[in-house]
Amino acid sequence: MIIATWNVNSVKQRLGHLQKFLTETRPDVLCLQEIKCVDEAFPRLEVEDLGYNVAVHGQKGFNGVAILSRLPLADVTPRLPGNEEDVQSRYLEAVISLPGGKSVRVASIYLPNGNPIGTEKFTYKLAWMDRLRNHAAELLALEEPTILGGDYNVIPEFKDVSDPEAWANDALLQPESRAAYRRLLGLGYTDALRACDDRGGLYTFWDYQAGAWQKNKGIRIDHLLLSPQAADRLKEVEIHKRMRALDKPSDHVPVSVTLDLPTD
DNA sequence: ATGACCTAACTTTTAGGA
Repeated sequence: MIIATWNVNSVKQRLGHLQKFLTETRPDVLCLQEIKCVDEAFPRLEVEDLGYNVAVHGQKGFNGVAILSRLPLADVTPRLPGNEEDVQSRYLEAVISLPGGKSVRVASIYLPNGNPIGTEKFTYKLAWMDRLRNHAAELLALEEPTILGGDYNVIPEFKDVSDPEAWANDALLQPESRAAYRRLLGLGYTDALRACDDRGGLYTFWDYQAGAWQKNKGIRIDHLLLSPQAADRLKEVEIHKRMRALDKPSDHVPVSVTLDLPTD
């Protein structure tokens, strides 16, 4: 079973790339972030034509997440618990039904950017991460295979950034952000990429500006966190770097995990 | 050496991103 995550930076602008990725990689599940449209504007028919069920939690103009699945989706739940007044569309959870009565739980996460630091945006980011930790702890108690995939907007370690000085005052690299991410792992989740490869220089985002892609000035901020029941099935992780070299790309590339779970 | 982008929207400028 292949489960992937991708910040597409507008699903309408990126439909061609999305179709290409779904056709070539055939993930069983794809978590999308920054779809940047309302539910009604999501290119549902085009995605369904490729054999996917679609769950969308959109928002006008920015944010917005979705989950695409070749297998049936159940218990589709938008919004992260813990703040009823938070209207930003950054979280969508669903249960994917597998043959033989098994299932996996998947969440598509678009964690707040938090810039600039020292403002309410950074406070919102840390509060959101606290809510995520509380919910992630509750999910662990279910003792199911659970995959929390998304754009975490956190650079976990210095080996995950090519130019640390350039990011020194950025919310993505602040000690508080990294500590909050580390607390997620401390609950018992596994960073899938790190479980498979301990090298530095493995990036998922390259800025559009200043030739960042050409100079390989990237950062690793798109992550797949696995519950113990999912981590036990982990086979491999792939960063789909080729998607960044296409014409008019997203600034993020897809990341996928292969789990030893039968889908037929 | 320096500067260099992209997207959506009540669009010709601003807000948001990272």
